Amino acid sequence: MLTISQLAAYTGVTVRAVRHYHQIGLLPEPERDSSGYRRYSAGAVVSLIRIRILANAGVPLSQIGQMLDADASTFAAAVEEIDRHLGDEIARLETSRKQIAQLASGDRLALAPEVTTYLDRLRDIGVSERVVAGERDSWILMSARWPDRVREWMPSKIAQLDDPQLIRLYRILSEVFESDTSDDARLVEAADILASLADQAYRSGEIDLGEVAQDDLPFDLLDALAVEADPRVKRLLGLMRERGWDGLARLERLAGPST
Amino acid sequence: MLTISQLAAYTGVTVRAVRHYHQIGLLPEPERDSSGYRRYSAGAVVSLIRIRILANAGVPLSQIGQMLDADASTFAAAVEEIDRHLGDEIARLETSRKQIAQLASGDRLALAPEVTTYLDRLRDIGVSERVVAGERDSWILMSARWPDRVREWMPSKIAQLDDPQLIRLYRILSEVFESDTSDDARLVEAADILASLADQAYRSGEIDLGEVAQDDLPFDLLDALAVEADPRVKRLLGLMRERGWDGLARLERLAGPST
DNA sequence: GCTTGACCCTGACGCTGCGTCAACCCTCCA
DNA sequence: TGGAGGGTTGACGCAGCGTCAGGGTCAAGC
Repeated sequence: MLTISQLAAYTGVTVRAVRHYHQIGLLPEPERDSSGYRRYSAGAVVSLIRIRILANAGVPLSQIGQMLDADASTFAAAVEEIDRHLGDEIARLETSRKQIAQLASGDRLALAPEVTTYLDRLRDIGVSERVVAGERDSWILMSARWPDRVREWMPSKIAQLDDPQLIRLYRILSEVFESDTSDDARLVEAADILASLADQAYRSGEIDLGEVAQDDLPFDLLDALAVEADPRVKRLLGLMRERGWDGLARLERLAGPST
Repeated sequence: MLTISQLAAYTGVTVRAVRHYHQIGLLPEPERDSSGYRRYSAGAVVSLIRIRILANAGVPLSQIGQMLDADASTFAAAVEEIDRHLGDEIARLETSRKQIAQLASGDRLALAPEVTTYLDRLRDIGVSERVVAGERDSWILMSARWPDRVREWMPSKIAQLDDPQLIRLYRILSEVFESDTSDDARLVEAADILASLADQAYRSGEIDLGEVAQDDLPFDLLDALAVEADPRVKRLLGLMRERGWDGLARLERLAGPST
């Protein structure tokens, strides 16, 4: 006959846990000896080990009792269910592992490798750290919204970086936002380039965001984020509106002379 | 500017969770609008996503704040720690998966048929019910501890029952423990046989318990269980110690003249 | 016989990370 | 004008125990 602490030690649980299982009726209360101590038979060890195996697999204690009472086929079905659940959980932890690994390497927070490649390319082109950081934050938001689509978009995004106009745009923006003065002329220049690029994209029908276009929130959010990072973005938005475009992260034609 | 439900929807958490993060100071309270509603900036989205990545990795909320405030190297160390933890957790789930698979197969951790065969053979030989019951309880514990190994061990266990010495031993033990008197001479005889058998096994190098030998607890428990079932076992243990052996369920050479 | 230390007992509260009321206040639209 | 669909602050509930508090018991040593 075992005492509660022997039982606990043998099965690798705490005494408190055993008492808890008694309380919720999962493990039957054993006989007491003359002084009121619980005395366990070897069978209790077996019961407890079975309980722990299921509990370790993530089965709620409230279900374990029913499972152990169930007939073989019901039990087998439940086990299959648990196994699936364990598989999912393992997969979840593995993706989580990748995510935090990215988190560790600074800006690679939750970003697909394609995106980090893109950010690295921006640096190569000479884009300032502040602007790159802004891009990073934007892509974090994009990744949160469309985790899959983002990877599809990147190749063309990267390809666009070969366009001298775009490179020039980014360099101007880097200069502007790196300085503390408000060099309005540069902003105007940037707005002109941006509008020109938008026109080209618009004409070539390059805007095929699909369902994405339905959801304004992320893009509004991106613009707001940019404004927060640097209020001069507000001026840029104004300049774009003068040129017939709304937004920044995603440019939309304003109703105007050229409907 | 976002409302709380927009923020929540965007980051895939519940509104309640966001408010909880405010309560514990993990996410700073944003400005309120004229009607007292919380209004979030885009930066909050990024913060919240980072919080969720860490939380999903199993980091307690109470630590996440410190982590995000920490400098790069401290953060990197913490991430490494988390990664180890995740790896452990994945390994744990994988073993758990194997365990429940075993639980489903076989007779669910009760006694394997090999063991019941063994117990029946004991009865055939003339072993008393009390001793058989003791053996049964022991094997329940063994099965709980090493569900697989037990089935491997049984064939040789059953084969050993052909040994006349062992049969004689079991019969003596049956007699002794069935009677209420303490027939010490019989116990001495039993000890002699047991020591002789142990010597043989020891010399033939039959003791290959492998990793099992590392784990004393089960064997101590088996001995304790036997002593509880009948205090005369204590005397038997003493006699064995005189003969240079420790234990009963598993005999071990004591340090002595014949080291 | 007395102390000491290691157990055992039964409450009962604490902890995490929210879910889920309740009871009330805004705002917008028909 | 009223109803739907937001928002607000409490406050309690849940699992699965950990951790006291405030007792009693048992074996060992002095």
